[in-house]
Amino acid sequence: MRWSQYYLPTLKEHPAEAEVVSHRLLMRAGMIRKLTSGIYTYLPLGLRCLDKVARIVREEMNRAGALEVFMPMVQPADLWKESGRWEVYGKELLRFQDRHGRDCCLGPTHEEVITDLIRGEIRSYRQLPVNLYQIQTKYRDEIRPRFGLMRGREFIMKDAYSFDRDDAGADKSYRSMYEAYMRIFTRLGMVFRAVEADSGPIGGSFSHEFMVLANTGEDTIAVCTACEFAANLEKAEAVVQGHGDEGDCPPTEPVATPGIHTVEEVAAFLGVAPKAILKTLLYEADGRPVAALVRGDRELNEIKLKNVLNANELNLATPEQVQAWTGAPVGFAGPVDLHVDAIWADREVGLRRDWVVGANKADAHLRHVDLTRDAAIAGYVDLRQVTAQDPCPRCGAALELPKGIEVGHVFKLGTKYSETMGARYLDENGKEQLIIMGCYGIGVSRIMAACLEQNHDDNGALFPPPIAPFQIQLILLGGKKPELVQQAMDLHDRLEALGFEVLLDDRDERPGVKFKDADLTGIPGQLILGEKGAARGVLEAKNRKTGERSELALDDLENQVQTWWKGILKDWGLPKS
RNA sequence: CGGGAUGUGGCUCAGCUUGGUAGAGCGCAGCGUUCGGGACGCUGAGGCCGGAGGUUCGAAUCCUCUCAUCCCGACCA
Repeated sequence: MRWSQYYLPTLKEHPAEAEVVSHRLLMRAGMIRKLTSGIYTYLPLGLRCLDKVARIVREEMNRAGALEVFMPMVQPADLWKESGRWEVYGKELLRFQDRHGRDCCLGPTHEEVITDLIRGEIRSYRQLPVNLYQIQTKYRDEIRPRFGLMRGREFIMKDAYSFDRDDAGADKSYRSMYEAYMRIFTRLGMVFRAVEADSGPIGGSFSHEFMVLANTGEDTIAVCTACEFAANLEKAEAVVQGHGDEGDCPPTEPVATPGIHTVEEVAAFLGVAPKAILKTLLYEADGRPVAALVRGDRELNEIKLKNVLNANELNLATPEQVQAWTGAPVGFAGPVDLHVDAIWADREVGLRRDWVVGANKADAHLRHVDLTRDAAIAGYVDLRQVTAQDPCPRCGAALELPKGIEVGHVFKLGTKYSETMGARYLDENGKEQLIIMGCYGIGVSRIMAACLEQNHDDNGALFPPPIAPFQIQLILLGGKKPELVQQAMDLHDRLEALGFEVLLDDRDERPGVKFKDADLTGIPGQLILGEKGAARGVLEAKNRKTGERSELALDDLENQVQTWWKGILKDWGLPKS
């Protein structure tokens, strides 16, 4: 491809709207343009990259035995009412009516549609298992779209759905998808981790997320430095360390703590350690007041609390609610004589006998509170956030807490949808059974963003070769000389004959402009044809990732380019392909 | 939905406090010089200053409303 014939508008300056590096680079490198908040057009260069990601995903899905379909984006409300999600899904589901006044929505995901499809066709165990997938534009009316392609409203996603006759089959499907995902992200050339995840409101028994490691990631994950353990922070279990206190707690004693409400203030005021203070957090869970207790130096993990309560909705109590439930302003809540539906405590809280707690009275706390004696605790469960100081729950070694970007998610759904929507089959005995489902998503467009968050430098993008829009950028300098232009065209053709995708920068621009643009677009291999080099019979080669420069002899180009390219793949930690 | 900010040529922004003929740099078009890391000179095109209402002799500038975008938070298969 010749740049002069291509549509590749690069930007010299940072677009004001782009905050994160991937968004900036996608804009500057002429890959995407915004239409409106969270909705983007893919320009030719961006589309090439997107297509490459999609192709790898497609190849591995096919290899795993999944079959591609293409489902509608507009979906009838009836299906969603049937699954029960019309009420549950919330504002993220963009609803509208057609001209007949029928309720519709734009598909944020396709469980309903696929289940509807399957239940119409699958009658017998002989037809199972089935695994269907699609690569589609999804729409989610995000509260706050941000970071360009990272969290858009319209985005491109691969979603696969598996249908099995029993749990063993479903587990096998799950494993097969898990392995396909491992191959996909490896092939994409990204540094990633598969982590255990919370299965969330979509339900189901277990799930893994695939996280691309990047400092700018929105999620934190817990990774063991020794064993294979890796989990989303919202799922990672906090190990209880140490032994329970011996002996009795002295009688409870009120203390005045005027204007002192944070744990740090109370600790300093009373001269005790934060870990001796009990943090009492009030929540509204599906409309009922509940309290959660964690040690003063710990953070509560709301997902864990939500799961313990089996709640659909969990919100931190407002100051008004706190006042109403405790009779005190925020900062003085405690478990003694607290009138809420239930008080749950973190397991670690069970170790201590003698606590400082809020008195449920303004400007007052209680000393020497023994929860077994002075409060009614519903249970001691894992509620707190894991920290980098915690040991691995699997092997006890040290944990790391890197940031990640979720690019894939595999779920075992079980019978959630087959039950509500009646997807059944007849087994060998002619008995009706529910189909066991799994669902497996990959954020195709998000991968582009995640890739750049992980791979860039001050000069621009660094695309891993497998998803780079072109593999080689051939930079022609001194492009006014007809014979040099001709030579560049010949080179372009020779390289393409070797199977490389080549972008020839034949624009009438100064060298500096071309170098800058080449670095910006991040095409992994740069070849420079200049007058001086041409006279000596050499091409200058630059590895975009390492910056390493070398020279290739024009009369032995075919061999030397291959060797050079293998070196680039090696620098990316990729097998030669 | 709460908090904060911003809307001025294609892009990045100044001008607004203290109302008085719409600016710069980049980009774009033409000419010339230049040509290995975002060149230079000259000439030129391009703007209902987000929109509506108001105050005023006069509004990009002041007031009210509205829309849009961005950031923080809640939310997120």
